[in-house]
Formats: sequence, structure tokens, C-alpha cells
Amino acid sequence: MAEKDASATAALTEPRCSVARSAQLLADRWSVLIVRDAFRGVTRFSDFRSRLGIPSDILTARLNKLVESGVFERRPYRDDGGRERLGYHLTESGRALLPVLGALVQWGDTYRASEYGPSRIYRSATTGERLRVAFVTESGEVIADENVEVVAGPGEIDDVAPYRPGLAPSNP
Amino acid sequence: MAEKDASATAALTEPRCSVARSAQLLADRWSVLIVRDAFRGVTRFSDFRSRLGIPSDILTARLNKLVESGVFERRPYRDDGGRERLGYHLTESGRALLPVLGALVQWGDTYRASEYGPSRIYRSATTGERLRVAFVTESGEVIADENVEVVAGPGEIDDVAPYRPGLAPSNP
DNA sequence: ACGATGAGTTTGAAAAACAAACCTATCTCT
DNA sequence: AGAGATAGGTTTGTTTTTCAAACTCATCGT
Repeated sequence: MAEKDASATAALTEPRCSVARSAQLLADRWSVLIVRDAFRGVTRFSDFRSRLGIPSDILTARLNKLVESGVFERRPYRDDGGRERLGYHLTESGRALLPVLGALVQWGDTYRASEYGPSRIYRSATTGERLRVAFVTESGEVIADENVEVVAGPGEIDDVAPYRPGLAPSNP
Repeated sequence: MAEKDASATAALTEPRCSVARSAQLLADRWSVLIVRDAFRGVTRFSDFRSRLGIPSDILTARLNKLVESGVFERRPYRDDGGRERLGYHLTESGRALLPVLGALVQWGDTYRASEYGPSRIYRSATTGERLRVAFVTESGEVIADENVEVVAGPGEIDDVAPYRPGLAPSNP
């Protein structure tokens, strides 16, 4: 209850590393699949439930967490001859997860390919061209992964080395 | 042991959806952080352990899983006056996860920003320009998320609608 | 009033994660 | 040769989380 507790909690639950913060929310067996299905147009509790085969208490818990963290918002809807209910819709923040899913799909299709071929294909809505996920500069130039380096930002606490693709990690 | 079992198992453990396959491997509390640290140059069991605060039995299990699935490979090393040991190094497949981490960082920095600023910054190794993750065509044109659509591929089993950014998911 | 339906809760059993102690092979030092 | 030291794990017993199945609750059309 004291401020000390609040900040101690924050230190534990709000790590400085974005990967850790994002992972805290998304890195469990179900959350990613829930978001994936949301991008496929699923909004209803019972649809998530039947498509994923997820226990309903877990679904409740995950949806609550995702709503609290602003990935989903609840929006009322009503079927003909039905009571008003709440559907789960991606917010702007939720829709911004598309590149995460895109990157995941791309990796899965490349390195853990299924015998059936890709199940989802990313295309330009305007030209229909096939898309992939890549690093780009602000001026729109595509940079190959081998030419990407990762360095410490202001939030970095760690004394760890930058990642440089040429210099293989630590012990070559 | 019969073929039937094998394929039934495959159906359960090797879903057609790349998101599901990738998530199966990476979407747990620790795997993402292990891979993140690997990109920061960590290779040793004890370094993963002390940096992450992960129980060692869990770390063993995760590293085994990641080695089995080809994200890491074990490589022997020897410190001065030490016995030979095995380090864990990202394979090509593991290094190909960089865009996944990049996308995750970008989302976290944007929608769940820490008060300290980003902890890791992605730059061009050649020009130093700041990078972001985006969808691009094969000819290198950057496509905004709003102009990305996702359609069923050959592996799709589902009768679900394509994702189109304009047409808000299902219940607008 | 009555049953149907969607969206959850509750309950008790099974699986996974956890912390801490322990083990093991090889090294250095004596 | 024997005594630590150390990295990299296993083992053990407890706590959390997940799971499946049953149950509740509010509201609808009949």
C-alpha cells in the first residue's frame, strides 16, 4: 500500500524491456491465438471458445487481461431475438499487433513449415502483392536482417553487449 | 504407435496455422526472454539463469525444447582453467526471429511505453538510421498496416473471413 | 410460466512452475 | 593423490495454473 510497494511492484510487473512487457501480456498459450482469431473477425466469447477449444474460465481471464491492457474493447451487440451482449473488438493498439503476427507467421512458414502450405497470406489491399515483414528506415528503405544492429536505449539498465549480426553472439 | 496415432498427434501438435505453431514453441513466460537474451549475446546456462531469475529445471526444459526445434544449437566452449562445456547459440532459424522481437519491441514501445524510454533501439548497421518493422512488398515498397489484408492460404481449413483493415472485424 | 441461449462461475482433479537442495564431472591448488 | 571450486544441471516437495465439466444467471421468444 505504501509508495515503496507500488514502485517495487512496478519494477516487477513493468520491466523496462519492451519484449518483457509485451511478453507478459501475450506470451501464454492462449493470448496469441485469441488475438489471431480477433484478426480473423471473431468477436464473441462463444466463438473464441468453440474455435480455440479453450476452457471458458481461462478465456474469461485472458479477455479481461487483454481488455485491461487496451488490446480489446468491449462493444455491445444484439442478435435478432437475443439479449444485448458484449463483443470483444481489437482497439487501435490491438490492431497494431498485426506486424507481430505477421512476423510470427513468416517465421513459422519459413522455419517450421506445415506440409499444407501457409494458412494465411499477407497481401497489399491495393495491389494484391504478397507481403513480408522486414526492418525499414524512416525513409522507407528495406534493411536486411543481417544489417540490423540493436543497441541500448535510454531505458537500458543492463551492461550487455549490442547485438551485431556480423559479430556472432559472444562465443563465435 | 500406429499411423493413425502419429497423424492424430501431428494434428494436435502441428497445427496448420503458423501462428499456432510458432506460439506453441515461443509463447510461454520464458522462451521469448531466453531468445531475447540470446540476441544480447548470452550463451551460457548460468548467464541465462542469473539474468532471468528462471528456475534451473525450467531453463533446462526450455533450452532443450529450443534446441530440438532448431532455434538454438549447442556449441562447446572452454574457459581458461575450466572444463569443456556447452553454450547455447542461435541458429539461422533463431536469428530469423529478429523481426518477431523487433515487432514486439515496437508494439511495446508504442502502446505500453515504459517511463524510461525504449531499452533497445534497432538501427541500420551501415548507416545508423533508426529502424522499424513493417510490411513490405517483394520489390521493397513499404505498405502501411491499414493497407494490409490477410487471406486464406492453401493450409487454411477454416471458413473464416479474410481480415481487411477497412472493414472493421465483424461487428463494426 | 417455460425452455433456450450466451456468457460467464464454481469446483475438484491434473499438470506445470517454483525454490531449494542436491549431484556430477572436471578443473586448480596443494 | 586429495580437497575445494565451479558450471550445469536433477531431484524433491510445495504452490500456481490449467483443465473439463457442471452449474448459475439474465434475458429472450413462445
